[in-house]
Amino acid sequence: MTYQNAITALADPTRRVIIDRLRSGPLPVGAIADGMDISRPAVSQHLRVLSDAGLLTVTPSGNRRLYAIAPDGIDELRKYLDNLWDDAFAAFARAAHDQAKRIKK
Amino acid sequence: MTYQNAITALADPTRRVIIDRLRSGPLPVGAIADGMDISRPAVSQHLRVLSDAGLLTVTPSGNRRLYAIAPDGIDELRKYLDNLWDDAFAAFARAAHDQAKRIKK
DNA sequence: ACGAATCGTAAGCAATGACTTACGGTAAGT
DNA sequence: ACTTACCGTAAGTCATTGCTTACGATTCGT
Repeated sequence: MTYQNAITALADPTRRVIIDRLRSGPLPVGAIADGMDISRPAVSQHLRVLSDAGLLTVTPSGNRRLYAIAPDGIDELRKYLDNLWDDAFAAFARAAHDQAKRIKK
Repeated sequence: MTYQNAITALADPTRRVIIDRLRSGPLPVGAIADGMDISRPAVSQHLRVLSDAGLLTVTPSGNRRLYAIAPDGIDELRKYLDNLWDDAFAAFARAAHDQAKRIKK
């Protein structure tokens, strides 16, 4: 149910840049927006989307707000793709097998 | 480089429905569109996007065109997420460790 | 050979979404 | 206290995109 929001959130290139900036650890909004070619409010809006999707956690620290990647949110998406890959590979193997049998005849 | 197109393609709910229909094996366009609440050309356009993203393979079979999920395309996305999850978890563990040390003091 | 079936593409339209500027609210520094 | 720094939200604009209808091309059936 929640992996759908996650994949929608990660579909945006700008949001993937934000995620990349958080790979090494939590950062406040200003540090995330710094060096990016969009305004800080725009970054805030993206952070909101990512948080709602369960991909980020927020911990207010005095004046600032620290955003960090939520491993659980990523994991939801991983499970979906793992499941999809299993089915896809099984279908692929079955199709290959059927075709081999058809050629043999 | 190609996982970006893949995640963009999978972001659309309708395209995920199409993918789901192909989980059990290849299907022609008509069979995919059948029972869906959008027109067949719309399905064709989605199939185009999914194919361009490397998530589907097409094998013309006489009159029809069979679409099937490409496990390799799914795998690209899996690798990206696996990598992301590793980094996220490492950052998470590091942050937790730092905080524990801060409390201990 | 002719009509029906299967499918892709083009053009046009409506809805979604990403961005900007402007503003308000809270915490930190002096 | 007063100013500065940090951040979220609202309103409005513009580009993107998903849909429909219309059309053309290829293949199957008779």
